[in-house]
Amino acid sequence: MCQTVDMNDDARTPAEEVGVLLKEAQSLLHQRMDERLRPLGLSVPQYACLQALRDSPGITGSELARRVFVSRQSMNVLLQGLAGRGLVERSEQPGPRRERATVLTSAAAGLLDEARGAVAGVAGTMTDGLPADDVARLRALLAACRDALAGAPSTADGRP
Amino acid sequence: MCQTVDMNDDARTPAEEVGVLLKEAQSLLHQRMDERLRPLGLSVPQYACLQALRDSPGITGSELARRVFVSRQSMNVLLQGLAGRGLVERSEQPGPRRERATVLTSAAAGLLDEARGAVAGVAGTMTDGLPADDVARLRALLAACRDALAGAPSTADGRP
DNA sequence: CAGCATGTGTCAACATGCTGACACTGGACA
DNA sequence: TGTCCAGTGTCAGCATGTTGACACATGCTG
Repeated sequence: MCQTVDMNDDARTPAEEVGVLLKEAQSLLHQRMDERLRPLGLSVPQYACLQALRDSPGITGSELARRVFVSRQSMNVLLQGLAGRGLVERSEQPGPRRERATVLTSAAAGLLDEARGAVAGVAGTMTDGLPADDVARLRALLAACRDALAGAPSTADGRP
Repeated sequence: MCQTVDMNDDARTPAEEVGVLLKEAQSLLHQRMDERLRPLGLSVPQYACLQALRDSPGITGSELARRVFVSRQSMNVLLQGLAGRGLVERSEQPGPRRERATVLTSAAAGLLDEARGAVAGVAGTMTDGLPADDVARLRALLAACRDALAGAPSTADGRP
């Protein structure tokens, strides 16, 4: 893990450049998503939360927080907001480990479909200039970077 | 340029998957950088600010804010903190357009070199598992995504 | 059985970033 | 020349996220 990088000149290492590009691309993507989602009354974390709940209904708040990359407390207030708008429903009687299972309501399904369309459009503008095999390659490379940073081998979760 | 996205099933489009991977990788990279930078007394935005000042000395605070992807106000308080620690110096007499040129101090140079080494190490762990040409390809693909998101005004919803 | 580690939900205090607003400067344009 | 507009720095208020702490439930271990 110890790479003695040469810091004596102005040049950035290719790895650093990838890091900068990563931040720039993600920041712009987040910004574009926010522009599209806000008219629907959703923030990007809220959309990510709904999307995660759609993929895994009945999930606990803590697991949700991990997937959306926020703390349990932030996810809690986020869920309170969504519950107040009738988009999610939290089981009142806690489960085996004091867990409160959370599910989407039917009202959320329609809104989420609309939001998914908007997000897919934004993501499309990002990759439309690239041939399909380049997109696939980019996906594989990003997955490799993520796994390397997570430290977990995780066998690159094959999801074709 | 054809993204008539099919939202009727659970599948995500390849573009969406790239977006999710982008967020996951960037979030993990930010986390790892923070772990390395905090012992040096720097946050990630502070490091990015110093790095930008190293690349372009005498830059204005607003331009700095744009490069670091924060607002002018946030950059202002960030610069106040750095100035209080003697890492940057802001010209007291404003320039042509009330601008206050900001430069690094000699004390910052040493700290920044150390921080750059740490960041380069983190970035290295991200790309060490990839061959050099894959890193170059990843860089080119990310740059293409960034440019597409930065240049595209907003015509992604459907085909107008 | 008692004790303890783990996982979860929640509350309070704190930090950070952003939006809105204002003052000031310099250049463009009628 | 006078006026408007873009760019910058700054202040106040608000929204959001995080850390730290506590209570509760479950399962493992002595």
